[in-house]
Amino acid sequence: MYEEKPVIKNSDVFTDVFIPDQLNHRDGQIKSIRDDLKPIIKKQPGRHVFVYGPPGTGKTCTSIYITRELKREGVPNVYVNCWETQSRFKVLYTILEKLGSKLSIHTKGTATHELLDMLKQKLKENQVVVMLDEVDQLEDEKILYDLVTIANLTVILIANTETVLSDADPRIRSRLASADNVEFPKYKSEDIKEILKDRAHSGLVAGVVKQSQLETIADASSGDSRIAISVLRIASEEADKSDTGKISDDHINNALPTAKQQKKEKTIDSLNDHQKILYRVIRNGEIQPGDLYIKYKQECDRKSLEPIKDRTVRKYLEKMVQYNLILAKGETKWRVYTIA
DNA sequence: GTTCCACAGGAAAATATGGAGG
DNA sequence: CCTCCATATTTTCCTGTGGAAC
Repeated sequence: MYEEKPVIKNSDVFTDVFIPDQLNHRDGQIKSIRDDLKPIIKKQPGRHVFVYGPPGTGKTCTSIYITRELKREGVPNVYVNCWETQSRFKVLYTILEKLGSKLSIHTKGTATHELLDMLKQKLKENQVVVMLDEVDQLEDEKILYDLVTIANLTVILIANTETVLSDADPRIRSRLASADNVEFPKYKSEDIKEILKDRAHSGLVAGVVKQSQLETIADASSGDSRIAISVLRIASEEADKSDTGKISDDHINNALPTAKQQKKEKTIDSLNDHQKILYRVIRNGEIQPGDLYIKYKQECDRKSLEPIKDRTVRKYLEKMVQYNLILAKGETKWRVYTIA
């Protein structure tokens, strides 16, 4: 597309995976984690790190930032997102794969143990840092025990709440008792503004966005840098199309709901047909469990879909609550489900 | 007070799914 | 193609809960 007055200089800086060269506003956390991992460079054991805080507070970004530093010192690292990699087997497999092991996995015998042994063998000489993002999504916490007992392996566990490990197996907790707990609180509005400023500086043409506009975005993002950046991205893309050479207040005001909506749609996309039906029924207004199941079955009839059993419906609803798509308030039959 | 209802959510059995090897 | 592995998902069976009905 030909643009006479482009606004975007470099769209990479607005993507989720972008890690800036310089991380501001997280000095304390960076220092802590750096100190925890520093011994590894000298071939000494590192200290495990437990990182927690709400979404969009730079947990993942900071962790990757620091492990990249270590990489330059010759310490390899592996990033695992437990949202996609939930089982013990998969986590081990991913780690080995990313460490460059050739895996011709014969899924015979106790493959999981074999993987564990392979990993131990591999790390006899060399150190590695393993990041487990969204650990609360792990379905089998045993993997934590596995990893924490491997010599030369240091973990960075990333989660939304401080309490995810509190009801873990005591053996795991005691192993992690010495871990460094690093909190990532919500950003202040001014912090977000600074972050946006940096991104605008490297991603946008100079002078296309006003300071006051960045402030507007920062205020509306309620401390979530991911939302803030995606608002700036969407507004910039609109401005690019408009060919006026700058971002207007309207672009920003329109981008806000779009950013939040996009975040939601992304999650809804990952739902299966039954979950989508449930979501749509709940979207029609708050509803109680019994009515919900009846309406759900009617919808299935209409689509000649075989309805799933009520226990599975409850599992699906539980999942959707976790994803923050719906809310469940109250207990037992007085529970009502509403859209989040 | 006892029983019943309508649901939540745990445990485990049952079933589906997928990859490797034949 | 099928079978033998594994994991993943769904269903069955169950216990617990708290208000309502008796």
